[in-house]
Amino acid sequence: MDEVTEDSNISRADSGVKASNFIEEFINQDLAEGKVSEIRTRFPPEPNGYLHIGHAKALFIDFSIAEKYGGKCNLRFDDTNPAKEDEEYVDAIMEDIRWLGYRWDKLAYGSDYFDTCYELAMKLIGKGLAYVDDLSKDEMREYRGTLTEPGKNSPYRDRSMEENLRLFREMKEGKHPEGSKVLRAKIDMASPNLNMRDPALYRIMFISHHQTGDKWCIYPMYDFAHPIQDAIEGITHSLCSLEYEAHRPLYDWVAEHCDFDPRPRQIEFARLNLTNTVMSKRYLRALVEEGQVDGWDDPRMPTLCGLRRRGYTPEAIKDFLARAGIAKADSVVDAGLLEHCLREDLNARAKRLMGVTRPLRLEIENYPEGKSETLFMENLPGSEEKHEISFSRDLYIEEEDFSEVPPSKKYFRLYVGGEVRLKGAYIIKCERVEKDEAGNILKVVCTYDPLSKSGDVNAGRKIKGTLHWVDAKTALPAEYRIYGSLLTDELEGDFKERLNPDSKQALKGFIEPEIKKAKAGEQFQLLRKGYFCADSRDFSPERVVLNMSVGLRDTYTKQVNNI
RNA sequence: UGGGGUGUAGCCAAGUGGUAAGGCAUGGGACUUUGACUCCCACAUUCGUAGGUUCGAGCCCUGCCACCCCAGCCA
Repeated sequence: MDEVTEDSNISRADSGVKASNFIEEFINQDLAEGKVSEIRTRFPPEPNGYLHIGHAKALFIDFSIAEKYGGKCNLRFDDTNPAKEDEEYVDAIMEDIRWLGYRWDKLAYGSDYFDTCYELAMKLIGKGLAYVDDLSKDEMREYRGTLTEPGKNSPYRDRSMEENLRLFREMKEGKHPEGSKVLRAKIDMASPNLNMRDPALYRIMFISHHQTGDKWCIYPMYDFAHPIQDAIEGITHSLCSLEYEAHRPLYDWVAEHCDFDPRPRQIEFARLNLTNTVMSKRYLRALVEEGQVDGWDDPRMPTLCGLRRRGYTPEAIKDFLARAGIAKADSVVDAGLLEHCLREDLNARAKRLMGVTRPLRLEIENYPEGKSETLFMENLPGSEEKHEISFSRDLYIEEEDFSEVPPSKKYFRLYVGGEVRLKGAYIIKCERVEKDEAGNILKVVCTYDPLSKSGDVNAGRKIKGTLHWVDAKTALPAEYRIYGSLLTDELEGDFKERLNPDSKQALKGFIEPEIKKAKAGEQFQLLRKGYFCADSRDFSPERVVLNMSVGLRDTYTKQVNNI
């Protein structure tokens, strides 16, 4: 027993990698036992939809493990079912992978290996390990048995090798109609693992394939094609989600009987689930097809392109994945963790700009009319880099930052008779409000303290509240229109209401008037208190990028429930 | 109720026989030119459960319970 322990210690030293999850432990083991030397993984999406954050987990695992071991990761489009797949998704998938920052080694399509699959199927037939079955779909189901009862052999199970060879060739040649025949592995109809009860290997489909056109009318099943593809590419570790666990015996069976050596090892991990988030491709597709959302990249979608539009950064997503961990227990990760990761990333590098969503007019009556001065604001807290903002007698502040009478003792915002600091500018005191006949507040009239200018030595007076604001002269009046990555094009109505109520700390940052200048002619007006970030990397006058760490999840969930 | 899996805090998750890491969330405090950020502090006498082995068990053994996956010519 001691020897075993010693061996495993040595193995750890050999791999030079400290395992941080069970997958890496398996890999270390394989390395130590000399089963593999160079690690190669693969990310095998089916091109039938856009990648979502759940796929990002697989991507993260496949790529980061390969990288950790100095190996490579391939990208392979798993396109064995032309009925469900489309070229449309191929480019989108590659774009999303690149956006996350991953670079695959070899790019391939499962269909690249159709010839080999066919040959191997013939080989299996030759070994007496596969046969052509004429049973219908329904009959096959009946013959399969149930969870508790064994299945029974198909009457076609014992056809001669010659007949099977001829029939399978005929299938390929299109001599048999769809559904009339199928190639099956001859394993064990009494196996307690239903996947081993003579699983289908090939089916007839007169559908042209987005890669191979009309070359084929028979297509291999996933269970047959996948191990073959992995083996051909020299994949050492085929990482996939838990639902394939029961398929592993079949995966191994195929690899073994097709005489591959070495053979890839399949390791399963739990897929990602997020609270309040629909991760099923089926539902996501429904949302798109039924027009519940604008498209796969609608900011409310958990797709990578949706998250991207919503302002998520690749770094935040990868950090999130790393923190959520890799294990085998079914779990639902709190979406708050994802948001936290975004906030943390953005907080460190997103340029701070100011803007106002619901403008309330504010006049500084002791500030000279017509005067305007240029102030400077840090791009990041404590940053040397600053940008200019204009200040004058007429400003806008956030409607909700003002209350005639303080609603509570702990109210730090502006009220009649109260003082507050305008971020990056002066301390002001509210003298009175002006209202219309109906009693609506039209304007808040204040005085400012010229000695309190931000940054001045004598500005040391402390004031509890600080408000963001925009210069009425340079700000554009407007509707809710936000440009950029978060709510990209345009957000109708009052977007605030659509935010998750739990997201009170979710958004941060500022939008400032100069952006509006850049968009002169457009109606534009923004921002709720400290809640948005403009990501400096993507910042340009033409493209304001607003990052919000929480999307429109509430709305989103309701829509899904309606399906 | 056949097979395959999984159960550690509100949510994830380390832990590999030596006396329960870490993160998110939450509560409290400090700081603050945005009630943010940041920083401190608190947060499992107990690991689904009942027994057993052991000087010692979250880790080993046995039984039980719960949840997930498999009966596509989907992946």
